[in-house]
Amino acid sequence: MARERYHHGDLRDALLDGAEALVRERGADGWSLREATVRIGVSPSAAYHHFASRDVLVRALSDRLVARLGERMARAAAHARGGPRHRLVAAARDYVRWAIEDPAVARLVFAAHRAEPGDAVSPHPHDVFAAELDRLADEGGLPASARPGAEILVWSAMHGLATLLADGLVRLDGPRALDRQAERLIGAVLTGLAAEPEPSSPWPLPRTSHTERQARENVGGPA
Amino acid sequence: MARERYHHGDLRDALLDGAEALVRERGADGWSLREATVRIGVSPSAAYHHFASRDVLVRALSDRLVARLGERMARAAAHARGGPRHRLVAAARDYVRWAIEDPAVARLVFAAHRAEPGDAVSPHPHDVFAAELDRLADEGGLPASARPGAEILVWSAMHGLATLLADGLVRLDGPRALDRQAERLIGAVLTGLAAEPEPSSPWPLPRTSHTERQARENVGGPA
DNA sequence: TTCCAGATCTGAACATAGTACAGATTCTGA
DNA sequence: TCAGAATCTGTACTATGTTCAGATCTGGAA
Repeated sequence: MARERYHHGDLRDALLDGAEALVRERGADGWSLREATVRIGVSPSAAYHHFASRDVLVRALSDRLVARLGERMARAAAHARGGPRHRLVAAARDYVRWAIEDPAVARLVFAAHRAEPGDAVSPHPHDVFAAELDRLADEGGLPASARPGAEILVWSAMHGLATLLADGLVRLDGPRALDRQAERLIGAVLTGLAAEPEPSSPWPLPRTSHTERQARENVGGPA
Repeated sequence: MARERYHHGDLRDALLDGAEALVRERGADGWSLREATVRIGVSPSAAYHHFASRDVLVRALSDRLVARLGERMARAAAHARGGPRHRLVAAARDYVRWAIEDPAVARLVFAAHRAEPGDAVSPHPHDVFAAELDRLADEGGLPASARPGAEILVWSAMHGLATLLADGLVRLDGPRALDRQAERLIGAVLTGLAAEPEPSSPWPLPRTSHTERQARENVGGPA
């Protein structure tokens, strides 16, 4: 890459692209800011006109990657044939597939993805799960009483499998087995949630009332 | 801590202790090898007589912490009152509790814990889940057909919740809500697994036989 | 006890990384 | 056209991981 002009023109995106490529080549931790700038043909300090620090760069890259994941999940759901449950299964399966397709990228994302204000990732995987669960509940595939907070449990389950796979702590031989386990997991969670006993009882429960419980079990989304 | 003797005596453990303390103080990434050695009152290079690199130190620390987690999970299961399902729920709940009790430590462990030979962590959380699932299956709480690979799904589910909590991507207000969600998740997975359709059919299935499927769905444990 | 091989620790040094800052270069808008 | 803002360079500073030669201690054999 030659640099004819003094100004790069779109250094911010170039840095994100370069960092992403380096992550794929050298792993989530095997690259440096300097290396990214050198490869682009720019001095190391140039990066600081676009990102306050290396961490900010990583966060921005992570956000971009998470948004892409959200997009492909939504696409997978939209292309799924069958009812709303099939849509949700497709999205969940895709979350896991994404993690093993490029473990280094997944590791970067999972490591960088702490809660911080300004997480304007759209569509966030969490939201995709939530939307599909809403649809499932609307169409009767999930009792309304089981819906609140379900997206967190679904997200957790798939996130755990994805993480363990990306970290190499669990190995599945081939995409066949991977899809199978992902489907098994999301299937079990959905079936189990649907089988939950109705929490609302006509008589006030001995210890805590339903409304009290609702208030205490406040559940928050991402970031 | 004064160092009267030239030889520390147990520098290896002191380094692990020091690093662990620093992780708790400054976060999973906010500490340095040098700082740990300085605090102990030893030169930076001394560490290299006990660990080949900083990464190896971190790995060793992580192994120690994971083993402790396994121990407390086993203890939680042992102290649980009720049937084998209650034991498993107690262990699963404990996994999640551990993660929010010290998120920095959990983050270090989850980040350092890649697959590597020499992972002689005992008892590994994976193994605790597997043992409790065996017990549950033995006592009829889980169909034998659902048992194979179940420990991975259970581990995944709880690992995901623990990770999202430690990373701050999901917030639950108070230990009450946390226990509730952890129990909900493990409960849903177990109920869902128990409800799986029997895979073994008296007539050979059209596409693939049961044994073929078993062979293809090979499932591996940790590391 | 004596003494040496090996384990352990120090001190100085190196390479690299992230980062700050002053100044050069280019772009933008009035 | 031109000034101010944005962008980029060059240099330098600091901290960190790491190496290595040599100092210091320890355990066991003679």
